[in-house]
Amino acid sequence: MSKKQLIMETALELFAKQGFEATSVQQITDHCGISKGAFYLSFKSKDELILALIDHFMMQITADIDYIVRNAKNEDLLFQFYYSIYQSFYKHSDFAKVLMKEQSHTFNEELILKMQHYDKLISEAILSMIERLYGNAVKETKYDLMYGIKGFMNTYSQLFVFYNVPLDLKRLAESLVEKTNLLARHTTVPFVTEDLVEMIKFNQPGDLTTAKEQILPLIESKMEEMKDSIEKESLMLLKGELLEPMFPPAVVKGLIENIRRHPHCKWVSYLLIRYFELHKKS
Amino acid sequence: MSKKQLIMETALELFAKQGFEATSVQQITDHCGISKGAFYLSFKSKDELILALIDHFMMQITADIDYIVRNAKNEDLLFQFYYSIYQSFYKHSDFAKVLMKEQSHTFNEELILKMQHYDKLISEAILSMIERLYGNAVKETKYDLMYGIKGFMNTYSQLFVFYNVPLDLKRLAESLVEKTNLLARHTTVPFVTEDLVEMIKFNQPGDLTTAKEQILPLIESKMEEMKDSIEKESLMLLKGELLEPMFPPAVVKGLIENIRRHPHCKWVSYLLIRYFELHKKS
DNA sequence: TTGACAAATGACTAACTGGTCATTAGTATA
DNA sequence: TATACTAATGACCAGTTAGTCATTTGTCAA
Repeated sequence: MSKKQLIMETALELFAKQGFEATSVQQITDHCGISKGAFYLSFKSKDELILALIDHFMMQITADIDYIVRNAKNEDLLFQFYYSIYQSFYKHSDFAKVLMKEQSHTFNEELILKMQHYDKLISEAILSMIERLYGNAVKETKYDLMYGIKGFMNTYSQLFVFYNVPLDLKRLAESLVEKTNLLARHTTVPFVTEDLVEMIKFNQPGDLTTAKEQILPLIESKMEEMKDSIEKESLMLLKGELLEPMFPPAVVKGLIENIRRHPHCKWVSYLLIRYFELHKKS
Repeated sequence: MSKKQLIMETALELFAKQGFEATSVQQITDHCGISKGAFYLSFKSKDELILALIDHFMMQITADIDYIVRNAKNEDLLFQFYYSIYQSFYKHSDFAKVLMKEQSHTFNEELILKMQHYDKLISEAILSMIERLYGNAVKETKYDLMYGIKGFMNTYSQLFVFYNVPLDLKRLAESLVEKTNLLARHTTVPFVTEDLVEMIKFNQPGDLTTAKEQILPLIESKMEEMKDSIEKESLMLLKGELLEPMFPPAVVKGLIENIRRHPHCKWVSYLLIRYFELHKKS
């Protein structure tokens, strides 16, 4: 394990227990068994560390959600959605704790922008899921429904982030599927309407465009990290496809599928999916 | 305005903007135009200040909820409930911000206990509301419903705590009434069951008993704060009633009603209601 | 074995924190 | 005016912090 990873894992544990501000760099390095100076060889500052942590996990979670929404069949999409989310939270419960503790803390402008960015991506995924599932029937209530779903995600995750009881995640997902369907099919008094969303959008900065120039360096850095494997070869082929399209969509999809499960490639595959969708031969 | 109040108001603003830990005592006193020493004449420590703030607001909010749950007519109980809550949040939006920012921060054991205490009181109020409204029909799902309601409270308050858009609180309340009714009447797959609640209860310490000895000194201190008025006289009579019961319930209820709206008396009236209900002549 | 380079160290700095207390300013009474 | 009292001040203390950098340690190839 690289020093950077060691620091990130150790820091995450401490942040989850004590919070970001209450954890000193000294404490982190002590737990790692390295010196304070060594920390600053891996990270420029303490802030850079928390930003790296947020990216590391949010990329995975966002990519997971997006993949489910794009690929699950309609009849169990909602279940898969809730189930995979709570699995993520369960797997990365330390990270979830940090997120809840530091929720929107003002200590760093950049961090807030980052979180808003991921929040927006997730909202988009949820919205597209809603539209696919209920179509025109929720035209007036879809934003409300999105808020409801995010509310369920939030509320119920607090349950098992703070209390260490074993939970039946399948049952949880089933329960939320039912609730969501109820709200979707019978709501007649929406509150979060289109224009309210419009007003809120002021606070949102423009999104990152998914550009070739952004993805290429990312692929290259990932390839350096990885040892030779199917994944690495797939990455190389995808890089070629990015520079000069030649494969049919099915091949591209297969290549992406090859790398999708690799924890370090979730984000790359997410970006690639979006990119190739945007640049379909038409 | 007393120095204590000045400090509390100024500090609340700063805490809402920057968070508790990120705001120094020096900053607070600078904004107040007083010296650092003067701060410590009003508060023993910075911690005592945040505890005082939490008490000040949570007492009002808790008492409001409890009053609504006890007194609104069934047909618009749910609406009144949501409406008054969001009015509270709207009125005290700086406080709501602080709460969200510091949510479960580990910096103070006492503070966590305090918050758990208020949370428990609010949960009890919500649960009793649910039972009254839906009765046996929600026997299996009432805890789930409680979580749903708390989830709505949480999610939608984030909406207007973080974005400064004018909101139609009546509409919001109406919308949530509908959602709550939907969940209450059609849920068949509960997740938060009785035994799960039982397991969670480990983390909760025993509650404060509502004893005469607790209420009396509180009444006395409130009476000192107030100038002569109907409210003060009512307080005095209630104090007498506490020591030696003599009035019929209707009179007691009237006296409490007299003081209920006074911001400083919300908590006292809440305690008195509970006390007299527990010690009914029977 | 030597020399050259990179990796790691931890004493140190400058800034800031919550909290204290000898001193001073202000005020009411005699 | 003189006295006695409280209210208020801000320099100061001890402690902690993020971040730096001269120095040491480790690891290669020659």
